[in-house]
Amino acid sequence: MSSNKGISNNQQRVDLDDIPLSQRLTNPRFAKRRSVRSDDSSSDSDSESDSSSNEDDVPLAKRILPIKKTIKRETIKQETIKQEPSRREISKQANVKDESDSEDDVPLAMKKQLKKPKAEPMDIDKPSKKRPATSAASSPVKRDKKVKKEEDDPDLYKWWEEEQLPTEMEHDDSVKWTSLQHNGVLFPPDYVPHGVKMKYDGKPISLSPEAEEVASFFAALLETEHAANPVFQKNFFEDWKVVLKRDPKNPKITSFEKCDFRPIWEKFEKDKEAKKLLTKEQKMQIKQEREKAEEKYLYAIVDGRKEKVGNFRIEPPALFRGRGNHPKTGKLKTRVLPEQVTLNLGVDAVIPEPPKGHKWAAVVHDQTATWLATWKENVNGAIKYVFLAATSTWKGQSDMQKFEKARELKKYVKAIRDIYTRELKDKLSEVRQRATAMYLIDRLALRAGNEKGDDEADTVGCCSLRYEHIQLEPPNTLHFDFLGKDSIRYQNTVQVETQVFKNIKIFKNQVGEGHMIFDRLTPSELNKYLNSCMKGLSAKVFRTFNASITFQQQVDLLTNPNDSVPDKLLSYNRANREVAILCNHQRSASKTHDQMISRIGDRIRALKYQRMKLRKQLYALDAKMKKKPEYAEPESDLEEDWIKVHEKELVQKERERIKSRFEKQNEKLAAEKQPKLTAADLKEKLKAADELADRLKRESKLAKIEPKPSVTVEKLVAQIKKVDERIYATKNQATDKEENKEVALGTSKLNYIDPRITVAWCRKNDVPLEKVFSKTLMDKFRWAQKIPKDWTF
DNA sequence: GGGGGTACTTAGAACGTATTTC
DNA sequence: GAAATACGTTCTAAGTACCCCC
Repeated sequence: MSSNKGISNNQQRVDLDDIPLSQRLTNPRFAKRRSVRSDDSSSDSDSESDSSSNEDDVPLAKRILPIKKTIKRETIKQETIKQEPSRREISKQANVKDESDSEDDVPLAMKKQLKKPKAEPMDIDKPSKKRPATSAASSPVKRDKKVKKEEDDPDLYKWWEEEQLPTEMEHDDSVKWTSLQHNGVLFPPDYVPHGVKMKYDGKPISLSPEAEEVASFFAALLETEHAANPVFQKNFFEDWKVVLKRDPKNPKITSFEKCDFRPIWEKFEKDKEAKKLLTKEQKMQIKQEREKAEEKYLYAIVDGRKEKVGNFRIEPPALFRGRGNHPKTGKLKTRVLPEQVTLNLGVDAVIPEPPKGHKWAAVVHDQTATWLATWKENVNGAIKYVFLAATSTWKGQSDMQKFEKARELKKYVKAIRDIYTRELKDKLSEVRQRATAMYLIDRLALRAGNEKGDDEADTVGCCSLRYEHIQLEPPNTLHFDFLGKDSIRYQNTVQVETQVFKNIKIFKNQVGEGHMIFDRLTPSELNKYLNSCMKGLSAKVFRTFNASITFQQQVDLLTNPNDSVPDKLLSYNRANREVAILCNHQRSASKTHDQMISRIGDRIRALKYQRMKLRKQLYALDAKMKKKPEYAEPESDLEEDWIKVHEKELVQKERERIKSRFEKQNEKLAAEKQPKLTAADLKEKLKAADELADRLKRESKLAKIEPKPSVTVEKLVAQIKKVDERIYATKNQATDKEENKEVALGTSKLNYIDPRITVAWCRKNDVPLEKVFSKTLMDKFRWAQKIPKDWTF
């Protein structure tokens, strides 16, 4: 069996050493097991799993669900849905029709069920205040008063204040809406040729607008890593050549190497500069024009409620920027025409006008879907959707359900862990693989790991981990090294249960290099099993659950109720960081990071220098102050050499300030047509800097500094306090930055940490929510903001 | 059971704007 | 006041999960 170089040494040691002595003694068949390649079911595990075998006959659900049977969703589901065609049937039927017969493309069954609201043209300024019609949101409410109170958005539907909150709606065929009206999608503007000629073989060439557009896509990326990527270059060039063939001038371009896109790149740089130089008014005007064009697409009316639309813009043509080693990176993503776009609208909704001379691909009325528009992208054949924004009722409810599902797991997780721990030793290899994978998903928050095609980047998750992605180090250490989602490297060394270590070793030996470790497990099977443990449970729920529970524990542990707000924020960010590390949310460290940290260090020292000077003044006014501990302490890291350099810099800066003020004065005088100041004047002014240098030199030798007459002890104490605070804040900032160097906190905050933990924490600790949630997050998590301060995940 | 399709969430990169620093 | 940097938002790629069909 082939084995990885790095592993081979370990491997030999593993063979004997990694097995606990007790097992080696009681397990005469251990050696035999390794020689069994495809079926190790007769291994030692049967003797080891004795304890579990008694329970094997008991259905799993019964074994682990003493607490609560999963949701009574069935009873909540609308009765009417039962007779309905499935989502797929609905869309299928609807899709074959073209927009011209919008009435007829609704399946008969659906038409009957729909209470037809009267057709009204889409007017986002007058959303009706009709109550929602779906069961999920149709409980009686007394919200009128509250709505009036709401100052920011009177149309905001506070679904979370309903008596009956929605339960599950994900991946079911339930009707999501009764009426749906929107204004379609916004297409990118037509291409306007710039006429700048790129060069081929050193000579300027003319291109058709279409060819120029594609060349410009590449030119725009000239200074990025994409343009340097050979795969990107190749894919771009191939697709561009196809476009060039259609060019009536038929330019002979056969070699990528001979192409010089720089003239176009330079043109874009110039445009950027010019854009920066626009006046405030010009910029404002552009903004207003853009907003006007977008206006009508911003909102949809769902069951009479105004809801914000998310990505109503059709993606403009571009070069596909695949992440990592994507085989299709650089390919041309072509312009999307209305003829490719299908709209989802209510039966009685007014169909938005397609752009002049065009038709929509279709108009459907799929009430089981939440998308407003869809089209297929040409590079990967991926389906793109227009959905409502994150602040919408649908997204908010779905978000809350996600966290509620994760909280539900809290009740089951002990039992699930007990079972998979037991099943690590199951006699069936499939079961052991499943248990081992569950262990990794639970403990390391790995993703499920669906299989991927050859036309995608080679990235993996738990179920698709291959031989080479885990190295074993006896007795129980695993070294993970693989590319996960977005080709982000997952590198982690963990000590695991001995049985997990043993299992991985066996699975690896069975498959060999290049093959999947869990060769008898797919995410689909795993999820099916998880669903039998707890309704709605899937691999990804573990990630949410572990992220949120980690955050809750960490933030509780790290927060000191007596701390200042900045300290509490530091604790908050630390807890956030723990989660980001768990989920492997990375960002590339900025190139200037080290520089930045050393600059913060300088800033701290400069503040300490300032504090030292203030203290010396304090001593001059009140000698007793020197005895007070808070003023007596010398600045610990202000070294003589540093002070000398710093003072030199201070003098230099003073000099520059004087010079620049002098120049400005002269400019002003020139403008007023008055005689300018002379070099002698400048020399005179610069004397102030020399005086400063002298003073600093003198003071450096003194233990006390005589302050200005107006200065009092109180004033100095207040100043010192201020400097102290600034030093403290700057130090915190430095710590935070250093610890945050390669960790991205945003993703976990946005997707994994239950916002209610944050809200409760802020309440409990008197920290304004705005300090931890940006405006977008505030809006997205409105639903979470009414919970009490003692709420826990 | 495996491949393809659909609908939705999650993710880092890129971009735009605000704030800080010089 | 300009340049540098930080921060927030937008964009769209890349996942998960489930369904259907053969």
